[in-house]
Amino acid sequence: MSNSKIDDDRLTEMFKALGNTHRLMIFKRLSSCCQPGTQCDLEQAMAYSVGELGEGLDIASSTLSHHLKELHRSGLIEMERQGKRVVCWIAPETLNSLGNFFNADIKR
Amino acid sequence: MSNSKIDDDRLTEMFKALGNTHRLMIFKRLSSCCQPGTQCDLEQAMAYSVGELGEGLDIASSTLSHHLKELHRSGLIEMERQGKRVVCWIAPETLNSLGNFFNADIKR
DNA sequence: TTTACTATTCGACATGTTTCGAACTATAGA
DNA sequence: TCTATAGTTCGAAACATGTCGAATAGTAAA
Repeated sequence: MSNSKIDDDRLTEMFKALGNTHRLMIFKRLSSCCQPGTQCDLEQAMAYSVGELGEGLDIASSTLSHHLKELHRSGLIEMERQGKRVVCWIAPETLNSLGNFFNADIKR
Repeated sequence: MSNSKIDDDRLTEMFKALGNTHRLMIFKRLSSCCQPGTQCDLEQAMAYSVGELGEGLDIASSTLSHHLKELHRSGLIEMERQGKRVVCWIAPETLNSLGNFFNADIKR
């Protein structure tokens, strides 16, 4: 019904990705632009570089890289090189899809 | 702000709990009563016994028990002995809290 | 081309997770 | 009290994850 339904395997991977303190912090930081009730432009406004996302996390850059790869593999974030940096942003449909899971998709 | 805000550690544990195929199946089964837009009586209507939750999952009962313990530890489900059986149900605030996370709580 | 900056890959290690079967506990009923 | 049913706990094995430092790769600027 919902056009943002995700299959169970994908969903499991997303939850697994969010089920780690460091990755959850990263995800929250990337989502922090969106004001309740507004439709923010995720793709443009909230691109953080890998380095920025690591600030305050106190982990090695190789570990950070690993976590970002996991978030990307699960479909939660997008990544793109821009010059010297690699920038990351929330995969646009993600917030809605996951919100729907707890509000509607899960129900029959 | 929200009265159903969950702290990050709790949230991480919940996502970790849902980041496993078997536990996600169990969680979905327990949530399956709720029709979109309605307020179902989770505490009463949707108590499944441990045995019922294991049907079709093809895992040992000890493994099932372990998964239910994880779901309970994370705060996603409640459990109670009723005679010979132990029944499980979704922790009432859970669906809303998690739905809010993706819709509002995450934003600043 | 050399250097500096930014990020990823690799290999290794320690720690966690998933799973099972066997042994155990709790309850209800014959 | 004995038996059957329903779950849990325990210990062990196999596998997965998180972490680091060292080595590597891509880009920009001197």
